[in-house]
Amino acid sequence: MKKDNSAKQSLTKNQSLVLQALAEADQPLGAYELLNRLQPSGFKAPLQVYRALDQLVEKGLVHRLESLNAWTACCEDQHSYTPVFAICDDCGNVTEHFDEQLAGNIEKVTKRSGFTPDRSIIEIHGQCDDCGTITQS
Amino acid sequence: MKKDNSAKQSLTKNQSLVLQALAEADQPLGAYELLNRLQPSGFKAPLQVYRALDQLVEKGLVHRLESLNAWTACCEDQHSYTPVFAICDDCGNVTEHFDEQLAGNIEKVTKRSGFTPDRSIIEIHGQCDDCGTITQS
DNA sequence: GGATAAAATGTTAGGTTATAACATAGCCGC
DNA sequence: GCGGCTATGTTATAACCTAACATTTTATCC
Ligand SMILES: [Zn+2]
Ligand SMILES: [Zn+2]
Ligand SMILES: [Zn+2]
Ligand SMILES: [Zn+2]
Repeated sequence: MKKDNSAKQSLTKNQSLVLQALAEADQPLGAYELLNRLQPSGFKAPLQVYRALDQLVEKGLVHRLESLNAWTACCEDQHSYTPVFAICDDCGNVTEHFDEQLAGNIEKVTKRSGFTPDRSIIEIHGQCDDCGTITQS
Repeated sequence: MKKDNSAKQSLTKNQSLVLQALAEADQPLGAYELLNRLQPSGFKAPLQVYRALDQLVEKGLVHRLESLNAWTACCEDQHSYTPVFAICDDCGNVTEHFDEQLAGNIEKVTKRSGFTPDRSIIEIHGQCDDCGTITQS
């Protein structure tokens, strides 16, 4: 991840459009949903979306949610720890969290067996605060 | 997860065939790869595989690896903690691990924001012991 | 500025992964 | 046997992703 403070400034047109669409959405979006939303801006083929997404992930500005086949804008400009995503299965809302201890735990678990970690995926499905309160009533 | 000790005994024909194919494989398998391997046993359509997989996951005998779009047989009959998968990007080998502290930390991170966790996905990509040793030479 | 190389984009086609919809067959308690 | 349930079979289609190749834009060096 070669992210720096100027990451957002060096974006190409397509990358900017995709990032903006993700930032404006209140949920993660699939590639084809992005394509739909960006057709007014001139997007015509899935590959345009996928290429921009790949580049944005490379820059650390966007994360892919593996269990949703969807992408979301990163919550901040810089973070050194692996993000933990909390995914509400009721309303679709996703939040990004960090925990220093977690990063250490993950390394510990795998290194017991000689494994060399590269990138980690942590996605927690459940119920967000809003949705949990509603159903408890 | 309504897994019990008799889970394996109450399997239907299709479920048994899919579980056996996964147990015999040395790597996680995709649904269509499973279909290929099970065609001699009479499987003809993807849905037969997907339905058996869903049921096996429900019983806790099979795990889905979200970042691989693949499935693997569970390493043991019972485990209470969320499994951590170490995925070697070189050889494709996947191992299942457990860590009480890690599971607790993940819950803690999300509960700070009022989130109620249901199921967690932890998949770590990297290099296994064998592959790491080779490239270091 | 002009030649060159690298990166980004456009476009078509095709491959992989997963589900919808509907029909059929077996099982079990009544 | 009847009704309800689960599992299965079958066809079609949706959703997600990439290969291949042509073109344009951008960066770099002289
Ligand atoms: Zn982030
Ligand atoms: Zn919610
Ligand atoms: Zn397991
Ligand atoms: Zn390996």
